[in-house]
Amino acid sequence: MDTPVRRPYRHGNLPNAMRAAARAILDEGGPESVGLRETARRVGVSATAAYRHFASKEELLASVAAEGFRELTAEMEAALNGHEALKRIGLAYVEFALRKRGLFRLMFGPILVERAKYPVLNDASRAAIDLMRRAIGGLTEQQREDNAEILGAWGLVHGLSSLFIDDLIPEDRARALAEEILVHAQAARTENRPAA
Amino acid sequence: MDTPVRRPYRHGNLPNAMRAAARAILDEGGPESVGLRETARRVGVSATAAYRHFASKEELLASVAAEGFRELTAEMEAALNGHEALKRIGLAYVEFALRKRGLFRLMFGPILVERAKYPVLNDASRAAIDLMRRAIGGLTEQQREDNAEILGAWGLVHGLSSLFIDDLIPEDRARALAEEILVHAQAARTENRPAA
DNA sequence: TGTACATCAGTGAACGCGCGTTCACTGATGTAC
DNA sequence: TGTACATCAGTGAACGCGCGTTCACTGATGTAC
Repeated sequence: MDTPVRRPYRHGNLPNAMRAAARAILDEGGPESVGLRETARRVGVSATAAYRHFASKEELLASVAAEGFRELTAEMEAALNGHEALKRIGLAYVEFALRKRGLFRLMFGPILVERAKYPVLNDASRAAIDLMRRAIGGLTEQQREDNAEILGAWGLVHGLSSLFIDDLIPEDRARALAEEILVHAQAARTENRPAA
Repeated sequence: MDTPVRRPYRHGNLPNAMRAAARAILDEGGPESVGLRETARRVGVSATAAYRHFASKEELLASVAAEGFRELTAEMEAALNGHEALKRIGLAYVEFALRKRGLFRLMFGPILVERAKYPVLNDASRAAIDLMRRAIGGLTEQQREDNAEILGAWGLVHGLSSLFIDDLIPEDRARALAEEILVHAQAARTENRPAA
């Protein structure tokens, strides 16, 4: 093997390694159990090394959350084209929450109090929300700023996601249930449209 | 004044005082900032005194959460009778979250991992969920176990509540927005009913 | 091609902190006689 | 009505813990000459 036995002095990509380790902890114990020391420990680096790349623990968490929003955007984008876009985007959202529950909790929960404080995070979350807005606006072909429509759809998928990952609705049939509910909602919505 | 200057040796109702103090902290700093020591400090009692009444910090939190579910049930019950029950129960739910956000986060969040471990909590949360079930089932007058219907409605109000209190939807117009969305949803729902 | 040196990603020790919980205790209360 | 005593809700000191962050440092890297 040509890789050295001991880790080289310089890590190479500590920021990414820290984020990855933080995400692992996130999925094991939730947002509150992510510690800067513990994260560094997992990477195999001293706790102080992190301060070369992040000003504080909070900044590390913000950059992880931003990463999450970028991934959520990408996954929803993949569901954007084709028919039944609303249903498919909604399912992507729920799917994201189920697969990356710790990350989801960090992104939407009360851990990062001052979201606006971190531009990276701010931009990433805005992009995700704008995507939903465009998707739903495009679906109905009218009133792109129809807030009740957009927020209603967002509320629904967000609520389902939360109830699933916090074990208030048993998770075993989560995907099937979510699909059924979204079909229901979409049917009600489109039938209501022309009448109103 | 006939009340003694110094607090009497026995507090009188320490469990309730602890719960009240915990709830105050809950609304100031969120579920994770509730500490047994800090709670006791606020009540004006030594930290160890709490152990006469609660086996652990977690048991204190569980009893607070149970209290929350009982209150939520009561508030939804008050909205149960009369017309537009679904809309009014949904609004009661959102209203509860907005007024008691820390408590709401504790009740539905990932802090109390083993919900089933505490019978008081288990019973109280089950009662709240059953109420929603009955309310929604009663509204449609069919299929009382119509899961898509019930979970969809629950998901919607829960999601809206979460997005409001975690500041992802600006809170200033929260109540008006929630009402608009619920009216929308209910209209779509009832119009869809007879057709399908 | 070789050497001096600035850069900067790492290190370990130390800081002060608040936490949950255990311990041996103290002292007010209320009941039995 | 008075006294002995069991009960049990309080107390303060102490435990070990992990945390975020600061400090002075070390040593590998890569560039200028």
